[in-house]
Amino acid sequence: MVFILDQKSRYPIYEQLYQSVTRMAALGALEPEEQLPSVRALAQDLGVNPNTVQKAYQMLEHDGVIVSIPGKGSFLSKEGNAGSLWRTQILHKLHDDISEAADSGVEKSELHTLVDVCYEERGQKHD
Amino acid sequence: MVFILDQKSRYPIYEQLYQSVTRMAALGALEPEEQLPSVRALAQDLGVNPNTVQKAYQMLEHDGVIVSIPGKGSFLSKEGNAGSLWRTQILHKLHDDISEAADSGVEKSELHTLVDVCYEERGQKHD
Amino acid sequence: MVFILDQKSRYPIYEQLYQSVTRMAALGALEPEEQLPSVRALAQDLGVNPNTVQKAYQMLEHDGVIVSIPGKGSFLSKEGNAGSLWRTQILHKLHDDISEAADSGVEKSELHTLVDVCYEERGQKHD
Amino acid sequence: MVFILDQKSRYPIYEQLYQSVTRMAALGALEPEEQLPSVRALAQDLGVNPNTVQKAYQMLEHDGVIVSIPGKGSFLSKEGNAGSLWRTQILHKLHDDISEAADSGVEKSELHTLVDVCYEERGQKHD
DNA sequence: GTGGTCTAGACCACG
DNA sequence: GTGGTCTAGACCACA
Repeated sequence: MVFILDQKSRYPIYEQLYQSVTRMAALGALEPEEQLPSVRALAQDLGVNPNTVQKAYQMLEHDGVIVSIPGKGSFLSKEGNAGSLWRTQILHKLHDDISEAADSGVEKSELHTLVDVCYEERGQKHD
Repeated sequence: MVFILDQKSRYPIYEQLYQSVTRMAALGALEPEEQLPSVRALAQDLGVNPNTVQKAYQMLEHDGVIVSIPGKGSFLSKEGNAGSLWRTQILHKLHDDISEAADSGVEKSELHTLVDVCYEERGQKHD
Repeated sequence: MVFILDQKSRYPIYEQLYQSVTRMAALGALEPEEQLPSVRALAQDLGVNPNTVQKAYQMLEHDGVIVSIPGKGSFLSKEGNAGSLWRTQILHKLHDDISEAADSGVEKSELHTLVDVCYEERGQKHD
Repeated sequence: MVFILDQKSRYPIYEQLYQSVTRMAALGALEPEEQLPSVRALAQDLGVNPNTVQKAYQMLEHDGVIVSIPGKGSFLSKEGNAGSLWRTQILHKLHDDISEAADSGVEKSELHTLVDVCYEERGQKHD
């Protein structure tokens, strides 16, 4: 179970961790009901302050992505809350940005090209 | 000349102001060589500290969007730096978002559809 | 770690500090990845307001000389951005000065001689 | 009699004007005892505030480059104060910058090349 | 009047 | 503890 963090990012680590878990759950990389690493174990694994992991877990539980059971550990919630939430957020953000690009005079064809380019880049990375 | 700020936003005020000016310049709402409000005047107008406006103006000058002349005032740069800068920023943001969508399992065809939908909405607004 | 400032200089303090850090990094007096003093500590050390140090640090980060991580501190960038940046700046300044000398009627041979003289002085210092 | 000013320069206009006069006097473009334009005439000619011209003239008189006679006008001083002063300043500045370049690891040959390049550029401009 | 710099001191998010 | 943002208010050089 690997979470990728960028220490230099302008986004706080706990939020990167939150998104990382949500994303993996959305993609099915994490099974429903699967047990997550303990706060302390994950903190040590990532070389990060336990408080930071704790905060991410609290946010995840608050949003119904995971369930923490005192004395037992943290588990992904059974219902796939993460999946639909994640997709919705991404598509909503894209909608806003595309509209803004349109307002700024970007041609529709440019965006179609951009989409293709992004998917090609992604293909190459996985080679 | 109206700039809209959200004091509660997670983004700093000076950055909102920076983007606001850049955007208006890119859309042609501000004329090249046009004089911007003075630091103090705009600060009072926005209900914000002059230093905050100052920082935004200095960032804009650093990026070649405006020219500030001590004792005279601040003016939009004549060359359309704002336009290209804005385009670059928005396309960069879109690139990141699309890549994230792709990583999250969104199909390429969905994005092409989304682009078309956005441009249709835009068309209707102008009817 | 000593930075020398001239409070009476016509150049702002934050710029003196910026150049001081860049110069020391370029000369190897600061190690890559080395942690710089905290904003507050350096401000107190220099007898200067923290905001002034902050501005210098932000300029350094903007130019890729250092990396500031909220909650952790500021560190010299590992890649030797400082070195090339410093060289660029100093050669640019020399270019301007030489051009001005040329415009003012200084003979080319005089400048070649001046260069030699300077390097000889430097040689003697190290004897 | 043409003085070139850069409104956007970080250097104040009165100083640009001061240097412009000194430089032209040093090059012989202005004759000793030659009469300079009146403060008001020059101000209007340059599109600049009379106070600014006034300040430049005062500095020039203070440094013995010109002599202002109330009711008659301003004249270049007979002895070529400007010439030697100007050369000295330029060469001194160059000496410092070259030494700093040397300290920063710039090779002597690079500077000789730079000198040649600058003089070539100058040649082209006058074609 | 303008922009530019600096100080003193506050609050915040983060680790 | 750290860096980041913001305020209030001062002083300066310049036009």
